[in-house]
Amino acid sequence: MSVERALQALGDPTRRAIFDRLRKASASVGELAEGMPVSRPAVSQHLKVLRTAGLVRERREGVRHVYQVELRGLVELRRYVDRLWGDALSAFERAARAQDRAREPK
Amino acid sequence: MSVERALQALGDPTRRAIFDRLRKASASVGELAEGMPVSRPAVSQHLKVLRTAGLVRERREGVRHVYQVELRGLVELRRYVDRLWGDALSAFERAARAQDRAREPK
DNA sequence: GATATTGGTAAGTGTGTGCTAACATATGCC
DNA sequence: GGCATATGTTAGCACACACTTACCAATATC
Repeated sequence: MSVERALQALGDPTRRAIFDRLRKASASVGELAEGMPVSRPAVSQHLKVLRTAGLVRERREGVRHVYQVELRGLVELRRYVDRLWGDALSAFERAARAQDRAREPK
Repeated sequence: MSVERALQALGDPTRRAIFDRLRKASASVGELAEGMPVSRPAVSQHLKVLRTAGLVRERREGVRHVYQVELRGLVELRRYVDRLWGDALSAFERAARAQDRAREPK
């Protein structure tokens, strides 16, 4: 259910840029905003989306809001993609075997 | 670059439903459309998005267009998420070690 | 307490997008 | 050829959403 949020969150290019920047090092909103092509409020809104997706955490240092990557959302995302991957692989194996059987009927 | 498409494609609930249905078994457009809350053209449009994201393939059986899961998009998606995961883990290890050093200064 | 710094929030706007209905296209069968 | 079946495509519409500007809230510093 939260995978939905994570996928949608990372689907936006700006949000992915913010997230990728946070993967390198945690940063405040202002630090994130400079170097970005969008305004500070826009960054703030994106951070909110990333936060509700469980991809990012906030801690306060005085008046600054420092954001960092959060594992929780990543866990679900990884679990979902791994399941997709495993299922797809086994499905293809089944298909390959079926085709082999078709080629050598007996 | 195509990861962007895959993430955005799977971010939509309807498209995820279609994709999850295709993971169980390949199906034609009409088969996918019944049981879905949206019209057949809508399904067709979603399939186009999934196709350009490399998540789905089409083969024709007479007049029917049968869709099935495609590995290509899944490979990129998995690679991206794995990288996120690995980087996040090592970052947290570094942070933990740094905190340990801070606790025992010498 | 006044002022400055840092961020979140609200209102408004333009573009993207998911949907439907109507039409166009392609294959199969008579 | 003509009709039926199955699907893609187009036009139009409503809504979501990313963005900016203006404003509000909280903490730090004097």
